Amino acid sequence: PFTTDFKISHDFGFLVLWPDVLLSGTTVTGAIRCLRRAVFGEHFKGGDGGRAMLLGTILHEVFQNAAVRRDFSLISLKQITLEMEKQKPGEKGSLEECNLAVCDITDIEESIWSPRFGLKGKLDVTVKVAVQRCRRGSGLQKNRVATLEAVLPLELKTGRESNSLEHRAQVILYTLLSQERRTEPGLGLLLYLKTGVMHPVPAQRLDLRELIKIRNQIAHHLVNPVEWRPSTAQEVHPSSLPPIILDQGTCQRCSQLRNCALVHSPEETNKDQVVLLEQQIQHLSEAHLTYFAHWYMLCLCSHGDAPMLAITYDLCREIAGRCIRGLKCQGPAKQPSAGGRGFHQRMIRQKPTHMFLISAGDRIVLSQDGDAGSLAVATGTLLAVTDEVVDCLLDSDLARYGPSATFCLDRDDSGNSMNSHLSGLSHLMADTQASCRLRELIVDFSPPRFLERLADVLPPGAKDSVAKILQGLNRPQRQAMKRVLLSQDYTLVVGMPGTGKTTTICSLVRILHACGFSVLLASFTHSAVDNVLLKLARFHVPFLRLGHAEKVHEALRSNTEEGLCHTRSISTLSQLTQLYNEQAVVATTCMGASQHPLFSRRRFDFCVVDEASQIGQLLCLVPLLHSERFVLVGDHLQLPPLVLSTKAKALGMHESLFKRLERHATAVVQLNIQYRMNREIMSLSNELTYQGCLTCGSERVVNSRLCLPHLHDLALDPGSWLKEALDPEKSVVFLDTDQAGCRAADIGVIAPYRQQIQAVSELTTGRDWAQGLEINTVDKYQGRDKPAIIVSFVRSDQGELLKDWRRLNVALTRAKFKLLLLGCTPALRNYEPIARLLDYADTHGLISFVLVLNIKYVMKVHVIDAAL
DNA sequence: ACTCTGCCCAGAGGA
Repeated sequence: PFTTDFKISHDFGFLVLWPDVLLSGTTVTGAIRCLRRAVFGEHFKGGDGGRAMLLGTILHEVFQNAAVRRDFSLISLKQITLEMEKQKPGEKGSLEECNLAVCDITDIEESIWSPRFGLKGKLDVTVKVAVQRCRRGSGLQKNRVATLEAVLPLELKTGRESNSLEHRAQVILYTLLSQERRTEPGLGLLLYLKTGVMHPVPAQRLDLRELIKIRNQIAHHLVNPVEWRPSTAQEVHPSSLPPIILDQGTCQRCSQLRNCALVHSPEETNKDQVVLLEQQIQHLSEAHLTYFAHWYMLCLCSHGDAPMLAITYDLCREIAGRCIRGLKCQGPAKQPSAGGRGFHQRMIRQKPTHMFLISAGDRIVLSQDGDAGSLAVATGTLLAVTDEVVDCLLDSDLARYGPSATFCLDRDDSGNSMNSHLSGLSHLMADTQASCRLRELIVDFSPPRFLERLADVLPPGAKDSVAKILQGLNRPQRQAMKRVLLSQDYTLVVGMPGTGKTTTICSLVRILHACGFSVLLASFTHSAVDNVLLKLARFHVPFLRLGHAEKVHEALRSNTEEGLCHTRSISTLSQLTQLYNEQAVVATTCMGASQHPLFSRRRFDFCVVDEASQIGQLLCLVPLLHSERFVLVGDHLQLPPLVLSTKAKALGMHESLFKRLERHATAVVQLNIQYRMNREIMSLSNELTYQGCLTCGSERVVNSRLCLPHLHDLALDPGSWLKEALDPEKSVVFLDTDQAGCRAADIGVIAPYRQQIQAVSELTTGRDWAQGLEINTVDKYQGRDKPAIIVSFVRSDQGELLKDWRRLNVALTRAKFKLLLLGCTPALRNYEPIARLLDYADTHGLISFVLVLNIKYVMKVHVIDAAL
């Protein structure tokens, strides 16, 4: 329906492939020498960084800050500016001569995203220069001088003055980025601080074209990581990578050498290279290489299916609740408390959005509103949202755009989890003792070893305190503690619903701590980490909570690195190192464990991983790499790790480490005494999932009922379904909470689909009787419970979601006293797990706790709801 | 065609 002609010629225009893939300037310049390394660099996050680099970073910061304050007492700027004025751009054959003088510094560390060129980057310094063009003519025209001003990118280098191809290419790319914000400079500056010499770098078309060609090649490899070969046994394969270069010197120093060797196939290498590459992987067996190849491909599959930069193409995202438009700054930004970085900006919402899927703590991107607006003028973290205002912590000041500028806020999904997963995989293949042992356990399935006698591990001094902690636990919980203490390798703790997983983990950490062991506590989500820590804090066990303060529970902020440094007024490196080393208990998310410098300094006796059945296999390895022994706590009968890519799922990417290691029954201990559900609700789950394993912890739990003190006042028709539903001996409905006497906060509504959550929310928000009512998806309810739960299955004849019996199991095991299931039975019978549930309900005829209503009653709920 | 949590990050310098 709509076509446009674009003309690209020898002299004009560029072809940019996959412009939504924004590649950084350094990624592109790094590919000049070796394209293969650049592709690996995007897959495996580089973890290297030595002294020289740290020094470089510090020097950059000193110079940039001095530049902003115009205070160069630390650096001899005079010398530098003098050098600047002497420079001349070396355009060959030009009759012009230029003199440059820097008049002003416009910005530092300006971050620019350019979907036009498919590039992104940070400009060290942006300078305003006066350019004098002297015509080198003859006679009268000789000294005619024209002065014009231009804003140019300036790249700082603190190392040896090389004026290398890579450095110049970086500047050239920055002239392209500059075009997103101002007129094309056509020229950039390269300043070496060691010598004070500045090189002007003209952006010539030939160079630009070559660099964009390189960018396109990297983008191609990133977008097409796997290819289909239907004729082969395994239909999907990694796409062929850029060739291995023939440079022994470069390869020897390459930070991606091990990954390059792990991925290489014999046919793509020649003899010289084989020696170097084989050295990297000679410690690995065939099985190890197969494991690597398998999981590497799974990561590539899921990465290939991941969405592109949504901000540039998703026009519906405002309606879908994924962005807020029309934001205006409310006053100037505040600098956060002492030592903090960034700008604290409150923004006013012009119009309320009914739905909004970005929450506090999320990474965000702010762009200028409107079609012509600049993308990503600031990035940061969302601190709080109300209907009227949005509070953000941003990396740059929006003041420069003026008070009337409007902005658009998006969730930043650019973060790429593949890096963390592959970092776990790559480290598993390292030639170290710790990785070697982990490979034996995880890849080769070596049976886990256990000691015989507790006396061999329990220090005599700790006996009493350990006994005291054990007193508070039930039999299977005590069994689990014993197993962990005796373990030499690992233990798997199966925590069925409501069996006190958090209490168990808390006690476990206390016991290990009492025995003098160091513990690394990890989980997938921040909230799960904090759950355990909140309990642990009550027993006065000291710990360090790694992670950004905004993501950490308020009550635990004093235990973060920032908090501890503040209270102990830590200011030197040795004090900080001491803090890292002396903390017996350290807690973090799995991803956090791949980032922090603490982990390059120390190892832990034990690693305890909560939610382990929900963590991707490779991500779970990340904290384990830093410990001698580990404990995984989870329940593989609840939801597995979320894998979005259907390809990757089909190939088994949702297998958690917990699941993989479960084959060793000796390592498994089950927590099967539960304190959440009454007998009827528990029986349901026992029948469908746990085969009678679950038992109630006490008589009180067995017979517990939902208390509805005002039920009799309702005067319901004796035969009505509502009467049935509200009968404490039978089932539950949330309707008139006020009058029936159940607090809305005690009720949870669960649905499989977000749309249904929205629909129920719209009916209940703002109503007094629904104060505190929690409505959420099955997935989000995992790990939680409520006195009463209403599950709305939603009428649906197709879809994969309800076919997962683990999801059904989670939905059915959240209620303590009351469980009401709503759905259309003929439609739901299409789902095998739910059909089993319905059979169970049928055969128990009078089972009052399961009330499966026909869809028409769901309509009735809405009517009654309105009446109330 | 549903389910969604993590990541500060692009670049610090060396041959």
